[in-house]
Amino acid sequence: MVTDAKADVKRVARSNEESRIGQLCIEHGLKMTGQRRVIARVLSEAEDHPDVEELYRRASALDKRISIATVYRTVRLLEEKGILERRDFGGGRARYEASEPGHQHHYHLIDVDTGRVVEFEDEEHEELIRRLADRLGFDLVSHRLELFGRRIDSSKSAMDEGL
Amino acid sequence: MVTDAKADVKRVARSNEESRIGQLCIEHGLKMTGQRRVIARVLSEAEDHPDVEELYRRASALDKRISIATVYRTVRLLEEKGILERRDFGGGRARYEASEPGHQHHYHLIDVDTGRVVEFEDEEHEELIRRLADRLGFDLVSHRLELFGRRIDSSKSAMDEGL
DNA sequence: GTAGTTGCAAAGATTTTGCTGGCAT
DNA sequence: ATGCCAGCAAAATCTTTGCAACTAC
Repeated sequence: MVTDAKADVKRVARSNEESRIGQLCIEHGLKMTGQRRVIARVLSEAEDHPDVEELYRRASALDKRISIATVYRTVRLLEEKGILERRDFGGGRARYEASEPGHQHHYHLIDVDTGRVVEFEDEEHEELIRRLADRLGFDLVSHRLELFGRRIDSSKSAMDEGL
Repeated sequence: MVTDAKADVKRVARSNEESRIGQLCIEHGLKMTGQRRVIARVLSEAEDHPDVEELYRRASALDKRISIATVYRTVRLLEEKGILERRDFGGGRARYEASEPGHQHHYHLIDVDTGRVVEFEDEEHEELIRRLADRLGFDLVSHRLELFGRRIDSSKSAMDEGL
């Protein structure tokens, strides 16, 4: 359903070239092991916000010899490097998504009826946030905004599960 | 800074009258046991965002015969009733604070160096958020904004504990 | 060759739950 | 009375870690 309309031409191809996140790993001086490469690729191709369990599932599908401990270690490492960001939409487990390049920041709107997550951006908000932090005497390191809302238009029908 | 300027006259007095949250429990038809009353009181008087462990500590100080399981069960119950709100500022454990009456909304700025949480409000942000939701075709049910920052002024010294 | 990585299983940390007795209404 | 509630400890989850073998650079 959420099948990328923006269909980036990120096609990682057979297995020759590094995935986007794999590239970042290299730039950060990380050793590219087989496992790490697979996890980086799964993360690069994820359009959603998978939790560790789900990442493990997707990575395992590509390469059996990956343990969940490695997935935990990897996402933790990538988060420290700023390559990944941890999200918490409630539900106990941490979820991850790739950090945006540059200053591009996106936000989440969660449909309270369906659990579906809509992403959006807003320059004006970025601006306001920076002013707010400044007023409080802080340098903004990062921030997050989550809206919970209900569709105004009631033409919602199928409403399949969220994530 | 955070000391309520609106200083509600919430003085819970000796032990006769119910705490604010205790009152809410009653209105929601919950049985007021000794333990629950103590926990409600601790929550009512909390000016910060204690986690379960901390709530347990504070409640235990007032009444030894409280188990941590009861604290867990109570905050969960109160969250379902909408009396409490669960927060996640990173760091693994859930933290709680009383829901705001009315539409008053406040935000959090987390000092990444100390973990300290500063609360603030901002009319302009409320406005912007509402416009954003509207633009996306949603009725805003609730939202949360968290800033992570680092003190600009380097006169930070004492700042012990976080929480 | 060396330092960083991995798998596995065990340990940790946090939260939930089964059961029996107890208390509020 | 009776049904919700509490304590306790075991279990369930989620995440981290010790250690020996392994691998990228």
